[in-house]
Amino acid sequence: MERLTSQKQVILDYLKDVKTHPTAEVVYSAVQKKLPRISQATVYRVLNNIKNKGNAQVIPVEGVSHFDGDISPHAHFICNSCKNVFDVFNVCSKCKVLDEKKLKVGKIDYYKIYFYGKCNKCKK
Amino acid sequence: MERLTSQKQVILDYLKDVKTHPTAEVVYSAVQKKLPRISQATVYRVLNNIKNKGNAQVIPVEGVSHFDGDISPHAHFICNSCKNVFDVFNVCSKCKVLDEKKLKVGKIDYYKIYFYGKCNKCKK
DNA sequence: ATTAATGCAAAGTTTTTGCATCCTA
DNA sequence: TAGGATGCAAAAACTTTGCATTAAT
Repeated sequence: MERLTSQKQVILDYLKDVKTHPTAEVVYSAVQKKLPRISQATVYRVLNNIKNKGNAQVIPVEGVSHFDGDISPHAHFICNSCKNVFDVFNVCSKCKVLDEKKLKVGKIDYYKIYFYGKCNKCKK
Repeated sequence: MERLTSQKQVILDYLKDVKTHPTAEVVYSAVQKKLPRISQATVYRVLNNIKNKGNAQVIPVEGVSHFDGDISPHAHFICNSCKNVFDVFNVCSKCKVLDEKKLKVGKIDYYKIYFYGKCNKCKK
């Protein structure tokens, strides 16, 4: 049976609180403040564990995985300048096309929408 | 000024013809039949070159880049079993929400829609 | 006391890069 | 014939894995 460790607890707490969409590297740095002896391997393992249980989603940005502890239906905006990821709510619900569960090629379980552009900070 | 080489020509031809969404590795294997001395580095460089000029798009699937020489507006279906990528047309045009050019977080240049599930072949 | 989970280091994957050479324009 | 592109190998970047040890139940 799966065990609850301090590492899991701290990473999960961090993921649920943070408003950004940190990479494993960023999670590692952040969590290290509370658990100085944690290893990167554990961060990767725990992150994968959380994701596989469906408690987090991954946003791939140029080959790097960004994690989002919010699994409610929402889209993401990725800034092509700073590469930061932002949440975009109220898009999925407005688009009925996305409710189609079947396509010619197969059965849809879920979908993801990514917007790309320049964020407000980078526009200045 | 950019030069047109046989490597670029062959890779571009392959990308435009192929109906799948090959990885760099797959492109390399395919193109090798016509250019036995081509290197993986060249394949990566040419693929990035094509992408950067806007003549191809990348579909990231579990950390691996899949390339699509078709840049017309369409979505993709990714099979969680075989990891193959399929084209999905007639989705983007039906959803006006996606036509919004501005969000609170920034200005949208383009967007991508990915459907995930099981393809027909894997369902059997 | 079991055995799941961790830390560490090594290895795996995918992609990029430095540099001598080649070949397009 | 100048310099952009290639091939090769090495390196970089990210992630996973083997194994001895630690610690949750």
